[in-house]
Amino acid sequence: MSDDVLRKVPIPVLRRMPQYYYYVKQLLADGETHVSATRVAEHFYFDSITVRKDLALTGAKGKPKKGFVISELIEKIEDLLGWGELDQVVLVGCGDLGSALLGYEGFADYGLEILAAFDNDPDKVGTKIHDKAVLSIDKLTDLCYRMQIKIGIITVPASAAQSVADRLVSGGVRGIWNFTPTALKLPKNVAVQQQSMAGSLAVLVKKIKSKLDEEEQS
Amino acid sequence: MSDDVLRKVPIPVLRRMPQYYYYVKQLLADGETHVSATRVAEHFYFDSITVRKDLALTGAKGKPKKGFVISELIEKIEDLLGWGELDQVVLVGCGDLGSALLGYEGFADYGLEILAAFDNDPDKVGTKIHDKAVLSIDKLTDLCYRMQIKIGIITVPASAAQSVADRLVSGGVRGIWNFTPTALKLPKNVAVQQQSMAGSLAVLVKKIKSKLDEEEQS
DNA sequence: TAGATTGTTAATCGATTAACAATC
DNA sequence: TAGATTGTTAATCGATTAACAATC
Repeated sequence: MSDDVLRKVPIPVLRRMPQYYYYVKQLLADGETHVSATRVAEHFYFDSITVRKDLALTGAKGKPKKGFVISELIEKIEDLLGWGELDQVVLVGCGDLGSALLGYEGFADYGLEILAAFDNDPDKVGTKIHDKAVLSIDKLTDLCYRMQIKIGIITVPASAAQSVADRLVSGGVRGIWNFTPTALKLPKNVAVQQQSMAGSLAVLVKKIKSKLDEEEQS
Repeated sequence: MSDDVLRKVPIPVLRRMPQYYYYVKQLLADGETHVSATRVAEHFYFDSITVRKDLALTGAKGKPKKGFVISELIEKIEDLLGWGELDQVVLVGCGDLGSALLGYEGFADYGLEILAAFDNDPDKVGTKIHDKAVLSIDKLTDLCYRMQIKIGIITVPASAAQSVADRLVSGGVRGIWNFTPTALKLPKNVAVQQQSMAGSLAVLVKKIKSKLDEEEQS
């Protein structure tokens, strides 16, 4: 259908893209029609060349002096990211973090819909959290299979992560968003995204320390 | 004190380091004394050369055939990441995500302590969430200043993020962990870590699509 | 027209991967 | 000793940054 396969998008670009998306959607809501790479760059304190290259990757065409038509840019970003195609997901583990994600409104902005939540706590099963039904974990594999779910979010305790992953895989899931620190053993055809809080924290702490060090020296 | 300043650690390494840390701590708890880079690599399905280089960066010395002494490795990783030095933080915004982070036990493993939480909802102020006191946001700047807090976590709605950041900066905070999609305007000496859920999701969706594409072709 | 901005090619920078000698 | 593993240097790969012509 499209040239998605041919278009090789670097991971750092994928990470920045939703930020652009969120920003230009806001601009559109404010009644603006055009935006330049320069302007986007200034907003995020990014290098303007970086943004120019990133936007070029979407395939949107800009006009010198004017920039990009926002509505076209939004479409192209959605297209590039594949949003609206793999949008129904399940979430397993309705603890604090799971509940938070169930209530996270940002997902709707990004075309993601959590279809159902799962837990093994009988007190939770049958209830609703943020309007999402909580089902027994015994139904996980079957529901994934029947609904053709492609993405599963794991927010259970670390010790249960692998067994949940196995059930998701049995149900035909092709990608797992893993919020636990457990390294999952998965078939080659299943993708995993490791959401490491500690990793982000490590980066932040190091950034701070290097700024503090800079000051000491001067 | 140490050669922290001289040691230039690539960001990808910083992100992997806490994973190693978590794993080798587990091994230690299981009664093991040594671990090789090869073994760590196999556990995470990483390239063994990558792990070898990463571990070398910590400054820990390994012995051929045996590997590294786990207890030494743990110390070196803590040292490299600067954990235990900037460990008291505040969290602003006690919605679902904020509450989840307040209850996240992983932080303790990584030497992070959330000292207090803040919110502007009178119904929440004065209560406790996961044993953390919720204070009025009016006290934010002052408390950061008095307690010499260096890191603030922002989990408020996107529209309030900038004003919260301003208060944190006034209180002397040097790093902000921003869970909102708002691009924050900050002084040059304040570090920011953008925690973009959407960015991670974008990476996962792309990984899945490329795996699906691979199959189609064969 | 003049100037801002795009699109693209080239140069730099940094991280990953490869190769191999040293060593326990 | 033999073989696994470290430590380090070199080669490759990929992303960022720079430069500049094209164009509205």
